[in-house]
Amino acid sequence: MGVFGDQWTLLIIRDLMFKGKKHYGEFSDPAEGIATNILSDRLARLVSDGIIKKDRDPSHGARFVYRLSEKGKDLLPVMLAIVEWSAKYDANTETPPAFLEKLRRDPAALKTEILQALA
Amino acid sequence: MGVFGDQWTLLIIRDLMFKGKKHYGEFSDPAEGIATNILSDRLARLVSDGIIKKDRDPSHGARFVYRLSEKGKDLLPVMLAIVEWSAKYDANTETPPAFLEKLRRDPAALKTEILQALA
DNA sequence: CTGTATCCTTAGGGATACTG
DNA sequence: CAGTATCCCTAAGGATACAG
Repeated sequence: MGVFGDQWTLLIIRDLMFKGKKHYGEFSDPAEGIATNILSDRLARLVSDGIIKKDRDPSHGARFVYRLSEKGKDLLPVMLAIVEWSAKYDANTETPPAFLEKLRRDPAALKTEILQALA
Repeated sequence: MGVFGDQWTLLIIRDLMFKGKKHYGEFSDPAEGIATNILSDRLARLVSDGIIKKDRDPSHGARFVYRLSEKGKDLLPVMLAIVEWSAKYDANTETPPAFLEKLRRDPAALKTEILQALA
C-alpha cells in the first residue's frame, strides 16, 4: 500500500505509463519539480518493490532504462481511474482531451494500446 | 492530485467507503495507528477539498458524522482498483475474500451495493 | 551527460495535554 | 466521549556537490 501514499512515486509511474518516459533525465525534468536525490530514492524503492525494472541502455553507455514490470503495468487500471477522477474534479489537470475522449469511448482499446506501447 | 499522495487520507477514505465508519472515534481506533492530531488535520483537509461532509449527529449532541460527498463517492473506482491490485500483490492485505470474490464476479453489482450503503 | 551522497532546513507526525 | 492545539523530534526533501 505504501506505493500510493507518495506523490513522487505516483508521478514517476504516471510518466512511465502515459508519457513514454524511460530515462533519469526525463523524470528529473525541472517541470516535474522533483529533486534528484528524491528521484534516485524513489526509483530505487520502485525497483526493490518490483514495480519497475532498471536495465542498461544498450545504445548509450552509462545510461539506464527504466520500465514498468508486469506488476507495475497492472497498476494501469488504478492510474486510469485516477486520471478520470482528476479530469472531472481537478481543475488544473493537464490530461489531453483526446486521451480522455478515448478513455471514455473505449477504455479497453485504450488499455491495450498503452500496454502495447509499454511492451 | 494531492489526495492520493497521502496514506492517511487514503486510509480514511477506505474506512468511509468500505468499512462503514462515520465517527471520529472509529477512525482514531488504535488499530489504524493514526494520531489524533493528524486525523483532525486530514478530516479538515478532506472537508475543504469537498471530498467529505461533516454534519452534526442528530442523535448524539457533540458528535459529528463524516460522510463521503458525491465527489468522494466518485473515488470508488479508484479505490476498487487499488483493492484489486493490492490483493494480487500485497501479501498482507486484509481484504475479505468474499469481497474480492464479488468484485471479480460482478463489479457493477458490488459498486451499486456500496453506493447504496453510503446513501 | 547519468546517477548518488551530503548538508541542512522545514514540515510531518507521534505523544500527550487540553477544551467542550 | 469528540475534537483541537502544543511540544518536540525525526525524517522527508530541496539545494547542491560529487562520482562515473
